Amino acid sequence: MSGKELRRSMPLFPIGTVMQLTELTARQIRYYEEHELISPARTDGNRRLFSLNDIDRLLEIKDLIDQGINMAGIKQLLLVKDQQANVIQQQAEKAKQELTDEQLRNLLRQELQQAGRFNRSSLRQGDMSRFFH
Amino acid sequence: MSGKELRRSMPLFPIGTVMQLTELTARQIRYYEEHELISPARTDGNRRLFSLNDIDRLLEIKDLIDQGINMAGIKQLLLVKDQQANVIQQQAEKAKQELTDEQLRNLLRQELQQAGRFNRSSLRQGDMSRFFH
DNA sequence: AAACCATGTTAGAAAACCTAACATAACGTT
DNA sequence: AACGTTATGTTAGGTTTTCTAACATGGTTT
Repeated sequence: MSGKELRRSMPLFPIGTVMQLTELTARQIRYYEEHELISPARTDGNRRLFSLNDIDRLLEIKDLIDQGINMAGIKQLLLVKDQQANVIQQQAEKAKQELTDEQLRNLLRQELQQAGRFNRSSLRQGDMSRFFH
Repeated sequence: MSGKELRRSMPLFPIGTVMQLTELTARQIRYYEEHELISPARTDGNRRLFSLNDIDRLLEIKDLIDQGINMAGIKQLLLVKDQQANVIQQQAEKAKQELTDEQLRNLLRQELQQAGRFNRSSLRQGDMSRFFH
């Protein structure tokens, strides 16, 4: 969690930009923070600064809300998803350096299954491709 | 110039963020705009909004300034570089749809040579990778 | 030395953002 | 049907960020 992650988690965007990118109102974004669905950084002057990860998260939240899920539900879902992401990443790292090809194939299969399980939120992962590159 | 370009040219960052990312002062950034080295977008409220391309450009400008080049020089260099980029991209597009493999190889070789010619600014192209992904 | 260049600094105004409070429509519960 | 809760809208007053314009300054060029 150094290279890539450090960058995608870099606080860069003020709330106005995020509003446009996500089509959420400031009120909504602040409300979601209040309920700990996101934790944007702050400037010295206390203004919120959002990272690409934050924006991805907000897009996911929007999705889940459209599905009729409430704050509590979303919170749990995001939590589980984060955990899975962590586990998967750790395993991937481990795998890459010390496992056999056979085991590697297993892992990949596992990852793909995981991806399909919890709604298709995994597919939304990295949705920022809409805006960049 | 639709997909990728549209995104990289999307106005997203306020000047404060750009200052941090480029380590330039607000005064410098505004001065460069005054001399038409960049043309950031504006919000309805007249605040500057910078794109990834703008930031790339500012990093290039910084580089050229470190090399002792003045506004006029930088302006010309950026102009030429833009033209080259256009030409190359057009050629690339043409090539991809209607040229033979042989010709394609030629083009690629050409691109690489061009890249080396004008200082190494072409290598700085896409420097934002420092911050993202 | 005079002029110019790139940048710093300051002042006053306007925009964007902040928190807190109250309002409300939709919904579920009693 | 009345009530409480949830997610969001709206408003108010205050703070931060950015804006332009002007003047200041050290380093170059002429």
